[in-house]
Amino acid sequence: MTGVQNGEASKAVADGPARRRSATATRAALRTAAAFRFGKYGYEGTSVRDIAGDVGVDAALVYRYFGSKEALFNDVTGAGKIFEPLLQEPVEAIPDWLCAMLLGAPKDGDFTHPVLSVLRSSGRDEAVARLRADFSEVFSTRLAARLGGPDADLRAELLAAWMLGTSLVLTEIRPPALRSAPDDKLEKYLRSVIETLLGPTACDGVTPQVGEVD
Amino acid sequence: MTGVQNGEASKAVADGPARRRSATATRAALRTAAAFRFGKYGYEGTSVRDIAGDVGVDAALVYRYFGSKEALFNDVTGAGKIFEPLLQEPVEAIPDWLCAMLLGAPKDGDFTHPVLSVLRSSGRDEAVARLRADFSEVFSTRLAARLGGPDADLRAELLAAWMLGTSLVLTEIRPPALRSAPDDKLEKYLRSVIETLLGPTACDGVTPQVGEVD
DNA sequence: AACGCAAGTCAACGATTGATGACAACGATC
DNA sequence: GATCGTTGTCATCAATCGTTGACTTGCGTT
Repeated sequence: MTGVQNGEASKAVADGPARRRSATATRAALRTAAAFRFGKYGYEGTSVRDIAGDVGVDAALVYRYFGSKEALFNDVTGAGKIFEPLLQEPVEAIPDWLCAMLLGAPKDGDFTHPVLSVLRSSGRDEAVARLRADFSEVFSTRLAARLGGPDADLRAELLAAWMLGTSLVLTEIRPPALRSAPDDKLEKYLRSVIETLLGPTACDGVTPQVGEVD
Repeated sequence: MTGVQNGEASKAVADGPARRRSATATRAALRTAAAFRFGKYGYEGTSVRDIAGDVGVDAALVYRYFGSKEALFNDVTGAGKIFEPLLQEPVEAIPDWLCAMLLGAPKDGDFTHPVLSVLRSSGRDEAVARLRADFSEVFSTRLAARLGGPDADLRAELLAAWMLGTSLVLTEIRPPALRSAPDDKLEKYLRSVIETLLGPTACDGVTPQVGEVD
């Protein structure tokens, strides 16, 4: 929108040059481009013309297909609960899943954390409210129920907060030590925190001790 | 900017009705209002007229006093390193300081986490770069040096990530269990994580065990 | 080949944005 | 009380925003 950020179309369009005259393909391409733009520049920082330009299409199509800029934003940020995949795992596998997700986080600058996408686009009260609702339902209720033990809801929320912060720092800040640390060493530290928050029952055996890594 | 958010002037102007004809007072009021707006709505979500309107002054004054909207933003987000206060504490007091800071986080919606203020205003590459630099200098370098032990830089960054995530969830998401938990119970959980990341040497005595709180 | 609908373009609208420079009101100094 | 620099206002600019409706182009059907 400011004219400085260009050449992102290659990232967003994601398919070959011959996609013309296909409504579903254009819709999908618009959604992809919108997710990328909204995530990177926020709601106010993204113009409808930017999104359409990424796809190589006129801005008016956004209104034909989605109705309004806000509807497109809600469509993109609301598609599928953000935190949902965590709950597909059996309880014992949650630490493994968390580690895999955090270690697998893209370390280049082109990725934007989906939670940050919403948080970044403030003023969008509906999206923030939905984020809050998602968070509470997934962590405070469902994950807590599966965790069990005392203060399960509190522990679940604290675990979520830790995960969110770690993920955010890994993908957005990318500080030197975290970026250069080998996966196995980093994983030991991650697991020690997970175990602390989840309680010993959720971990699968040994208790890694901070300070005796490597 | 959208015209929906009004009546925030009382929060930002912060001084009595008789402040006219004082350049320094007006400058300060503009800065306060700008910090509030930028924090809550992001850079693109805030207009110069919004800020000036909060102070009850014409938008042209922003340009007289700060030169441009971007200069005002940099002035506001760059004043004082965001993470600096942490380093003023002696090493042994860091857990106490962290707990106090997290427990003292405002739980109403009018506060915006300063880190989120910057993250929310993306596209402002200079501000994001400064955030990154601040983070690395404070945590990866200076805090790590004071922590000592193996992987001090890594542990410092992980601690910072945890702190950021917890602070963010406390102030922005405000999930039910975290909001209603009594301070002393919450503190026990916080300390157990801090101890895990900082190592036993940094904690002052007993080892609180998750699961036997209350 | 002609038709008709769907996909995409185009030009334009009113509003708002960041920014500028000329102008008016205030308050101290002489 | 006239002077003068400071403080604040006003009108306005060009650009860009979201959005709309009329238009053109392509493609499958008959």
